[in-house]
Amino acid sequence: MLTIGRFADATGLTVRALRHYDEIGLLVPDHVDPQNGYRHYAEAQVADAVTIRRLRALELPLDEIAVLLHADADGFRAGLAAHGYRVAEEASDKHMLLIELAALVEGGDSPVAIELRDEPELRLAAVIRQVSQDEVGAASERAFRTVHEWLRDRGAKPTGSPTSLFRSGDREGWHLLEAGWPVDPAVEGDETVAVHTYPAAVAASHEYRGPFEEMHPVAQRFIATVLGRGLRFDQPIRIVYIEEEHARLVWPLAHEPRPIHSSPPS
Amino acid sequence: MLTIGRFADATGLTVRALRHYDEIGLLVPDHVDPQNGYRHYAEAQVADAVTIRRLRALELPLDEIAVLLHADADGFRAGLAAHGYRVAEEASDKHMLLIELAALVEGGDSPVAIELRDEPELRLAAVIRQVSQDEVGAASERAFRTVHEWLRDRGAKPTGSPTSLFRSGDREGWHLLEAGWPVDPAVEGDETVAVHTYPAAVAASHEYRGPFEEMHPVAQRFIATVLGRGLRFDQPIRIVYIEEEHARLVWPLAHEPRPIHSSPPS
DNA sequence: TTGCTCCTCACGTCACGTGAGGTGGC
DNA sequence: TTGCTCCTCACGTCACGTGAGGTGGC
Repeated sequence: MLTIGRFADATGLTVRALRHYDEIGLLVPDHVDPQNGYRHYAEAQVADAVTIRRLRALELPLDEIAVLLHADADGFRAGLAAHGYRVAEEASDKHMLLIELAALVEGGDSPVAIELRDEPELRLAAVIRQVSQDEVGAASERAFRTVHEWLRDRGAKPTGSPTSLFRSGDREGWHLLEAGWPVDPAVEGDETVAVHTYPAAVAASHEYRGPFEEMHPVAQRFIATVLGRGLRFDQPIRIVYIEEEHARLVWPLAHEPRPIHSSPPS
Repeated sequence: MLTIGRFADATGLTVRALRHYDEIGLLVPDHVDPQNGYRHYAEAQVADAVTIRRLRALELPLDEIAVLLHADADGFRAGLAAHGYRVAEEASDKHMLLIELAALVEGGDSPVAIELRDEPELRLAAVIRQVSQDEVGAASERAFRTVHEWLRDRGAKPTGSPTSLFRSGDREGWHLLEAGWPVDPAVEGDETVAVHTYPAAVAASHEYRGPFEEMHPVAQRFIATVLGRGLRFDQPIRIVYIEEEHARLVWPLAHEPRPIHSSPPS
């Protein structure tokens, strides 16, 4: 017999979620103490609880999970397949939405020229800061200096141009900025400077030439153009500062899922 | 000055939505009658209302719309770009979710063999029924007979094998079934039999050989395999009954968005 | 005795949809 | 006079998260 807290630990569900599942009858504790209302779960209930957690991670609604929990293998598969169909429609809707959005962001301007290129693995020694949009420029420069000194102090040298990574998308206009220099594998990070490795990937990229202060709208159109092409990314977007008035916008793309045979297997 | 009903008609928003926007201060009527509380909107407010509707269609949250409504062109573009980034992440998440789902549905079985082929335009004379899963077989056969007789009555002939289309995905296991025969352009539909045209497209397809009663799990794995490959569809899935114990599963795919240049434009 | 765990309400989330019940204007 | 339009509550949606306020067990 497990108390709700131990059961939560064992299953990966939260205590509040377990109470909720009890309320709606999805997963009722094996025994409830009539004196104090304490819930007690049997060890055999762990399996169901884990199934619930897995199916929730796949965004199945609780009422459907309730059905699948008592279904046979065929029913289970059918439920998942139907859900997959719905998720695929949602994904497709989002996709079309993106294309519309991109067209709006591009506005009357011509789309930014995009090139696909193989980007090698990037090992970046960088500081990470949360900054608002108008602090990006200054924060990047500070970061480049900080990391450069940090590298000099330990006798290491950058192996490439200064680079900043952006993780954007929150509502209040804040960005997670990770800015620094590429280094070779010998360099290791500490509390001040983090060293992260980003795997090689095909990347959408754009060569920007002009004053860096005027790069922001171009970066936005770059983003819109990539998204509008239906490309999917799985790493943050990068700006590589190559020289005065010359930077490269780089956005590593997600690997396509297993390719399909366009002729039937023999 | 427009009453709320007329304003709703003019803008494409619902009356309830307009009251909601008033409550939260997003779009306050130009004048409210102190006697009876009637809302009166100025014609000049139509533009803002339409902007709100458009941005809602792009799934922007209302608080962000409130900001963009008073933003300059740059701010507007920035807001859309940030939203696009979020939507892209959601789309990407859905996509990965699909791949996991597909793997689960496929289970231990090997994935169904899929071939990509060009499907010509399909003009189908069919009856449309809402059926539950276990009625699909019987309902299809009835539909094929009905449409066949209907064609004979007007001296027309099928131009191909009987075909059924499925629009699935609702929660209670109901399917919209559209079953009948391909016909040439001369045939027109009436109240009994609808004639719809589906455009030519590249389609994922699978040749099924075996008793039709045992096709259902294969169809599910076909769906899972297609979705798991990251393919996107925009037409319902088809079953073409070619002969005894031989059918073709066909799923026309969405056109990919504008292709990208993999070398830089000169 | 002190933390720690557990309990039950009850509100908030997001953008409205959907009645219920009632009133004013053509 | 009869519809039609408008009004204000108020609940429901989905799956919990997050306090508030209080109690039992080691």
